[in-house]
Amino acid sequence: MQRWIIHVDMDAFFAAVEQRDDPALRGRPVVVGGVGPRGVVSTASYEARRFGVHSAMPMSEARRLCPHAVFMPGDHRKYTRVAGEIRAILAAFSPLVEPLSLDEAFLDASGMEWLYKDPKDIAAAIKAKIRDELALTASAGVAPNKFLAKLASDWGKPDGLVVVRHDEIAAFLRAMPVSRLWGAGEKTVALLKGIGINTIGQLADADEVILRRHFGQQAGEMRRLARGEDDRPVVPEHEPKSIGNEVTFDEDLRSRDDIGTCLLALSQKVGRRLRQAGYAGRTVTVKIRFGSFRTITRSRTLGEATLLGDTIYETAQAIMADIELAEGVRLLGVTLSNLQVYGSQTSLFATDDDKKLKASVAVDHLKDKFGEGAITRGRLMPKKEK
DNA sequence: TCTGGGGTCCTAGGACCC
DNA sequence: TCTGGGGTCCTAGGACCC
Repeated sequence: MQRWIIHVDMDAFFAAVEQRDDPALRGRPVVVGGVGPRGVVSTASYEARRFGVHSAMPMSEARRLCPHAVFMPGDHRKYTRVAGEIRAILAAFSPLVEPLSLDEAFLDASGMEWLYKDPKDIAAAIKAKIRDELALTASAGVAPNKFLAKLASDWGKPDGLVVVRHDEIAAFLRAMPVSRLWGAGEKTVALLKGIGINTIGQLADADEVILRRHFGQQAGEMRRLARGEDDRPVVPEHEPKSIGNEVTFDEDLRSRDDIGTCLLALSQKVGRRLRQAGYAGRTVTVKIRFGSFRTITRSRTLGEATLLGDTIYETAQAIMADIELAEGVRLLGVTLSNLQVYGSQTSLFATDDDKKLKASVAVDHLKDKFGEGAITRGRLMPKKEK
């Protein structure tokens, strides 16, 4: 059976939601991202992109390029809610929907000929429904596999609908820059350019031995993609492998006391997210980025899984105690991995931890009800000026 | 232009067991 | 005293994606 994959990708998602909800922003350049001194752009509206503003660019540069834009931190909760509404729309078209992020998803539309004579009609119907019900535009790509569908959705942006049929694959790929290849980032692209490979067509025709010499095992996979071959299935459900939080400070931290306070806040946040998601984890990883941007991770695996902020914090502090602080700390992160599903009926804890868990859950409920600020530790209260 | 925060996957070395 | 190979788990770093 012929496989048909649709990739749906929202246009300038965060900025588009803001413009939809505030008419004063429509037609104006809008930049959503970190508004602090070290922020970066997360989404730029198309009006802002015309000035060269794009995702991952430092906010300071965005301000320089487009000073009259509206800069805002954005509202992640709102975007998550809208993403849920988009998913509900997609789910009505196929049971096989794989979200890639808040604003894009793959959909397997194979074998739906009895409903739609052409897969292009399904993509058009999805776009229309998103426009009519949510007042947002999406771009869609339709192709025999994920890689091509993703390239296709990008090709028509914004508000595009591009179909790549079997006999069009080679022509579609040939002239594309190799940077469009899934998994080829800055380093890989530089390496490829170094051996004279600039387009996907050139990669498809490249010498096997030379490719293998530079990319080892990956060479085969790269080449298959370059030829438009990709048999990865659309997988609706993924178990998470890790849950973590990290934060970059406006100014580098220097005291171990401040670092400890921050680790406590991060640990509690991670614990709460674990409980919400129903997971416990065994490996605690602390990530530190120093002022020089040198970044290290140190991890410790516990004998049994935990979902308690206190346990995560104690472990993080023990890890921290072994780290030398020769320079200021720019970023701190705490991540739990080695996850396992935690059903509330399965008590994998000693009774003492069980009590702590009950207390944590009680606090969770209060926060659910009254907001995140309702209850917090004395240590985490904002410092009062004297 | 000084570089976010959420992740996934891969590699490579070492410990440890049989 | 010197030397095996396979398997698994853990740790650290890095590339990459949105």
